Amino acid sequence: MCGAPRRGALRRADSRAPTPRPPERPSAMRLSRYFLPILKENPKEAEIVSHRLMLRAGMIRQESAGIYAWLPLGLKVLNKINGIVRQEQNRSGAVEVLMPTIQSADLWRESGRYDDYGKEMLRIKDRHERDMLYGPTNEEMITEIFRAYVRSYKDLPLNLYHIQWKFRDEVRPRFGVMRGREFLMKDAYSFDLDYEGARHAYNKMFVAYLRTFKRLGLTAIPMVADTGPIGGNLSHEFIVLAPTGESEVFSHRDYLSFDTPPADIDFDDKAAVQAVVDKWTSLYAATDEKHDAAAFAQVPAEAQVSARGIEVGHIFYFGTKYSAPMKAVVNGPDGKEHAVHMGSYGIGPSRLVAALIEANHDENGIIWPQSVAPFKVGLANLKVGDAATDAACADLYAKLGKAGVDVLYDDRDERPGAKFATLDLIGLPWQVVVGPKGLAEGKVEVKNRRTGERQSLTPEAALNLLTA
RNA sequence: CGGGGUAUGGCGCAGCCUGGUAGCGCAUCUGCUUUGGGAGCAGAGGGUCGCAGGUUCGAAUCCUGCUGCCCCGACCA
Repeated sequence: MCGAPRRGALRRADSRAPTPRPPERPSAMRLSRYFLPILKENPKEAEIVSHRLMLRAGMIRQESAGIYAWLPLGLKVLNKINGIVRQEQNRSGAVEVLMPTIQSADLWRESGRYDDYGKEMLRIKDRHERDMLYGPTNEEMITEIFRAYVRSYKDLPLNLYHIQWKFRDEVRPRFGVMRGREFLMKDAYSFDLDYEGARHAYNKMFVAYLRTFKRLGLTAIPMVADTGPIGGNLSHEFIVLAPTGESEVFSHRDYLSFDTPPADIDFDDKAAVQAVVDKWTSLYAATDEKHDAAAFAQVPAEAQVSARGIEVGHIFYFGTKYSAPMKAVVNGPDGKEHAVHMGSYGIGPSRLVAALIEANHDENGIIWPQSVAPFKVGLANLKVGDAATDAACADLYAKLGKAGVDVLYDDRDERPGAKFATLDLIGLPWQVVVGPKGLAEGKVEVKNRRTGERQSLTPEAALNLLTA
């Protein structure tokens, strides 16, 4: 499967360019001390580009069908995504919790889903022969937590979210982490006294999602989604367009250039939040399941986008589906008990890693958006052992680290070609190339991975550019 | 869950049809040379050929069963 690391990747290398690691920035790293098992050849099992590149860049290792270990580079990206998701959830007023992966079957019997959920649910027994399960989702558990404590409408609205591993025993997992069996999910659950409140809770998540995906460097379009037996129109899938996307989608082109709601939007201002939602649902956008060819035909031909897309988020309102059977009720101002109105809101960070690659790559490898890049800068020493390049790299490495820039220093004793190929593959936004030729003129080369633009700069100018 | 593939050293593959000492490229290790787009030469190590039965003097190769993984479809964040 996964190959041996490239020369020196595993080794605690002899430090030919001895630099104390900047203690204040643990994200600064020397490649000789890192664990980055790059593959030169394409693993045969990987069909789509994100899967291929994640394996080749040493981000993940398959342990079973649809089950992956996250290696250092992949984990860094995953954590950066989580960080942005978390910030935007918090900004919207949601509160983080963490629920277990293993749940008791009893909870699911209360909601009736223990029997309804098919073989996708991984069912297990503990040593006392009690029925347990590895959670495919957490509506029951969050409802149980809510009902244990909340009694009054005065404690509403409430939105609790968590970021946790889930397991769905898919018949055919595929496409790497895009459709794994085990996957990381951010799930938020909102509780409100009535539909009006739930509607605002939904809108808040809608806005938070627009901001989240934009910050991740993606353009996600909210599309009308199937609401199932609940009905209504309160369900949207957030879709990223990509040629390798799994579903066929139809959309108005203008969505691709809409403004993202600002960071300082007041989430308590119902009208303002509603206005954003109204705007982002004003034009046609639907997946093939909900596609209405007649309505799509009304869209001007030049504005019609018919493409493939990846679902990276899904929000929906489901009313009292769980609160009623599980008796999650609060006293309202009328003195009566009301089953709370709920919604749930998912984002798949592990899938997002793949989606980001699908949307950001070229023939040489990944091109990370800066917000999620595992490192901002790759520093390549083209002639390890040469006093001048070693010294120049050590100096740049220390200063970048001190300035708080995530930097990966390729200090391996490798040929230049191998270093260029590695840096292009792992897709760091900036490459700083330090070699004898440039140094003879007092210059280093700074390459932008996305544009390919190269500048020959003094080390000081390069530092200014990268720490700006 | 239906259909189709595949399994040989860390990775990618050949060998199987027609049974007879397990091979190639990359990677790894040692030495020398080399150093601005995945280096060259010389040497070295590493494989119960997915597992279990069977046929045979002899099985990676033929037969039977099982398992893992991949692909297409149906299903799904």
